Amino acid sequence: MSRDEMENILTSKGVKPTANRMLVLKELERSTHPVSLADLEKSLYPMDKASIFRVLDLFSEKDIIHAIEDGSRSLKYELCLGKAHHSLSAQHAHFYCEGCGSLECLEDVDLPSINIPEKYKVRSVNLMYKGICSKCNK
Amino acid sequence: MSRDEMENILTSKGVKPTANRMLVLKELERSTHPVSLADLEKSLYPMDKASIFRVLDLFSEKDIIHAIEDGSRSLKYELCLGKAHHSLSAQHAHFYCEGCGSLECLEDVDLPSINIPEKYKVRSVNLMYKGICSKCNK
DNA sequence: ATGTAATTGCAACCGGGTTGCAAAGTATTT
DNA sequence: AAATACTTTGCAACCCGGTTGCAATTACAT
Repeated sequence: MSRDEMENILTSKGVKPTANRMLVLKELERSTHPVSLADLEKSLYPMDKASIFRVLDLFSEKDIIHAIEDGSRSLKYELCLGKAHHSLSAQHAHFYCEGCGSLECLEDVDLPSINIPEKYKVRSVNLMYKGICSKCNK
Repeated sequence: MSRDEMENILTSKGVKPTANRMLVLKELERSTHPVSLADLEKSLYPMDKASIFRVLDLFSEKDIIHAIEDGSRSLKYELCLGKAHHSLSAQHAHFYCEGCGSLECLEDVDLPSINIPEKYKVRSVNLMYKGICSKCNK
């Protein structure tokens, strides 16, 4: 993704493209798997943890990323680009490996259709499979 | 549930029914919703947090309870009695209210059939809906 | 009874996440 | 360009749920 594209994404979401925000966005775009705050701290060193945290917070609020709880006791963040990620029905499932702690996206698993009682307003769905991944299962 | 029934559950799972364990089990059985460690600390006062923690840890390991991550930054625990809870296909979904922090079980939502790549060993599934519950949505 | 193992409570620790605040940077007005 | 107001950043400190080390107690076996 070009610098211009990144700036466009941010401004179109109402986020001023500061240096830090661009760096975080770039790193999220580079990663093939959802990443944790700690991951970003390493890859974006020497950017401060609090600064990264606030960028992630802002991005979440503006629907640029979404957070995933995989049970590892640290949130993972994932870019949600494209319309697919914005509609609830199209969110994808994740697989968390209890062996190596990796978190993968499962593109093939569809989320079940929702039949929630009246008056419940669903804002997000999270389908998490946990177990042992193919690498660890050898 | 009678005292004898509780003892049977524990011993049948290979857990010695100590006083603390019986108390935790009773409290879990009493609760209609999944409860957190902090919840149990209150309801089981003056039992120590670490003791409760270790009981929960043991119960999890022995498949007497299972933990749910609802995004509230504190795990919730739920008794899994009956075979239904033990087979992956029959685990139920949960709804977490971002308004009041309550966590409810959704009995009606079936978990999607699993078509995970070969060699992946699935040990648990967690389907979490988040949003606003009927009470808060008024 | 005596020795061994399991359980418990206390206190301290850990680590991810979060906040207060002052410094640095950016934009706006004169 | 200088002065002012607003935003963003880094540092340090804090919070809190969870976790562990250890000594005291309790249960079990010899």
